Amino acid sequence: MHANVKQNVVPLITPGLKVACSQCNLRELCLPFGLSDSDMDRLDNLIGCGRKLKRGQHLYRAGAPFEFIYAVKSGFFKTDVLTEDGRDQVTGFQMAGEILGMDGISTEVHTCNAVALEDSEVCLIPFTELEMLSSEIRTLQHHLHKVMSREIVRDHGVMMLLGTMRAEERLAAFLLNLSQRFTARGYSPTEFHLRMTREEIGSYLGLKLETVSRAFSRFQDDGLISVQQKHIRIMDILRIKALLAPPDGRIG
Amino acid sequence: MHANVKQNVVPLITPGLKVACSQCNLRELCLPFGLSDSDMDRLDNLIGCGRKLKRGQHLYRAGAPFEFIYAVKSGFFKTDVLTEDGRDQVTGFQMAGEILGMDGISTEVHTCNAVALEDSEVCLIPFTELEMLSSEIRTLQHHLHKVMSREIVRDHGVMMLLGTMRAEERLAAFLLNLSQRFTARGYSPTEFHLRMTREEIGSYLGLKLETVSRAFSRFQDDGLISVQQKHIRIMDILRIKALLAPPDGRIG
DNA sequence: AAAGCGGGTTGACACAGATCAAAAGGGTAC
DNA sequence: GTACCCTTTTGATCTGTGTCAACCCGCTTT
Repeated sequence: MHANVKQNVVPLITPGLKVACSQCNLRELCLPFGLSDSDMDRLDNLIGCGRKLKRGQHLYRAGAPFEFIYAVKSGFFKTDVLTEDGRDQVTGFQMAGEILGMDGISTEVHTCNAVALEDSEVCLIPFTELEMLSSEIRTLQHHLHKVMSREIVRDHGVMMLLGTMRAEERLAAFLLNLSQRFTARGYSPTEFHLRMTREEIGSYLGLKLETVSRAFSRFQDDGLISVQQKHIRIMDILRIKALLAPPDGRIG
Repeated sequence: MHANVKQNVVPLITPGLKVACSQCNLRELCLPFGLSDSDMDRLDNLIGCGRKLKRGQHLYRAGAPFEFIYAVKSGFFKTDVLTEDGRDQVTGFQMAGEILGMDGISTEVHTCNAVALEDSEVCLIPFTELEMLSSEIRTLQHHLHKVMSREIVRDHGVMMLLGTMRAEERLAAFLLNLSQRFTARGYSPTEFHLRMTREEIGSYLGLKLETVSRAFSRFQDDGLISVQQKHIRIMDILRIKALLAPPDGRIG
């Protein structure tokens, strides 16, 4: 399926946290298809050491100078923005294979915080060097643009959610999104652990934690899901999807 | 101030809508600083014809194949996303010097609509060729990344607005944002015409048009602004800014 | 100039979600 | 193993915004 899968490669994992993209089982998520072996080697040289984070640890903070973007190797993150006046908005949750830190490119300073929600590991990608390499490898350059554009499109989806949906619709969309992303990573589409608190879900969805909790309870009462604290089992995904279509067949 | 201002240049405006970046009075908004004359020439060759749009005309539609990004030369646009189930969310308003269309990079297909809210003109920037050129011109490449990153950061700001602010706070933030952008373009910070309807403002801010209208009226009653239909005059910008700081000095 | 219409304003009322409060559950640290 | 604290749940009440409706204003069209 992937033309660039190497067959007999000597494992390159160094004693530290050095990782090789060519050996990474997430490369299908992070990297463009069709990189030649030599291009892959150049990329391997670019990616510095990985970094491990304990739960609760910050990967970067708002205000910190921008140097790297990060690929999540394992674990789970949230990003949030907070303003001088005390507002706090979770802007996203990131899991394996997803890219963090692109907010820092525009001003050379990070504008949000990235926090590990469980013990996690990331690849450090020095951005200036990535730019240099991507100017030589067309597919890499285009892939970077796609990743950034995908983030913009994702943000539009969140705006749609925050701007037009009611509480239960938001939670339904959230669960479906998680389910889909877990599925893409080979996990169960119907059963998973939430890594974030009700408050963090609420912040992301523009709701208070009590509202999130009540919506979970209602979903459970209606037989859509089974909830036990952070453990979720989706019982009737079709009816959850149906929640997203408004009751009246609204005119286009 | 700008080292790359050319002195004795033959105007290159061709009979059609051909425009030259080097001659454009918006280049400080669109382009990186410090492009050499020769690089500027290459960029001029890249930018194809401009395109004029009448009020109400679509620049592109969701589902249309992605080929260009667009720089607004004059006029005013909105972008909106609409879903199968009839939801409609305005994701942004764009004015001169701002870039449209980056949503299409990730899938090669546009995911939102861009509509001119007044007679407008854009530059067509063929994206594949822009990528080729940017791989040769470092500052251009980095500038593109900055523009995309800025869009991501802007989107985070909208999420914050939609997720944490109340109606009058949203409208205050909206007015301040417009004021700032008009100022940056040499227009009055305190007096401007809204190009969009109350319904479009409402969609952007996650409010119903009646709520927007009421908030305008309340601002006027309180002496913050003067509103006459689409004409806005900001009377007390400090108190408008103060609206964004929540009443209680919340703990960080 | 008149007519028609989309856009805007305002009022009355309804309701979803916020707020306040209390108690229980589970995980973590010691 | 035990104690504590954070997280979650659930209830009661409040309120900001949505909804529905009527009317007005100012364009645009003819």
